Amino acid sequence: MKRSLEHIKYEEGTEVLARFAKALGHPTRIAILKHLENQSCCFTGDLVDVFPLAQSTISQHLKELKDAGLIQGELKPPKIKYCINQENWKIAKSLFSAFFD
Amino acid sequence: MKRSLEHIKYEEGTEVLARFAKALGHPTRIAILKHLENQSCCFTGDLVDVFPLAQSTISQHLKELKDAGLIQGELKPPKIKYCINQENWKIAKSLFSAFFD
DNA sequence: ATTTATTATCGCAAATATACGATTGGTTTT
DNA sequence: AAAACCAATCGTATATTTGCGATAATAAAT
Repeated sequence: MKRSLEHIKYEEGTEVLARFAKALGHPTRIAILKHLENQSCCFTGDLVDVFPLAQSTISQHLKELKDAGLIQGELKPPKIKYCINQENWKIAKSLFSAFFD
Repeated sequence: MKRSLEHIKYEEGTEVLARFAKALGHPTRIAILKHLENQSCCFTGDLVDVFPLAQSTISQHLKELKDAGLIQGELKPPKIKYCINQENWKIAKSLFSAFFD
């Protein structure tokens, strides 16, 4: 990509906000989060039934949401229960609402 | 990419929100928008001075923000004055705040 | 009409994202 | 121990994004 070698120094919060936004930048991930908001929690398998996507694809979207900190997984063998990460959700909420004035 | 051929049908607003989020999913674009919120408006050249990025790169980021509807450009020959698109900004604001409960 | 100033677009290269099937890794049940 | 279940990861293919320099486009000033 021929990146600028120097890392750009952004204002406080800019990169964090961009990271959250990026994770929200795909309709499937928005839909997953909406689903989690309704159900409070769910298993990967539930989502595979809801969306016409392969299990591996769903899993990948969940990983991105987890990496961004928006959800967390709890082991409920043999399943994994995913919930919204309330702490980071609050941070994201306040960053977005501050951003939009 | 081997996409699903069928287009997934999402809930109302999901794709619009994802589109806004995607446009916000890069720190430079967040920074540009923050700059526009402060200055109310600015020219491409101003941003080229602020960020250590090539003029073409800045222009491309502006294009994405414009395509997403978050900004608009007004011809002030030979410059172009960019401002936040207030209508869509309000829509984005309300979509995000509804999304975050 | 030429030059200057400003911004957009083109063409390229490299990184990332999206999707899938197949495989692997854990855990529970048999 | 073997089989079954569920989810993550691997490998692969393709699409998109990000970035740059070079070039084109547009309008103003000379």
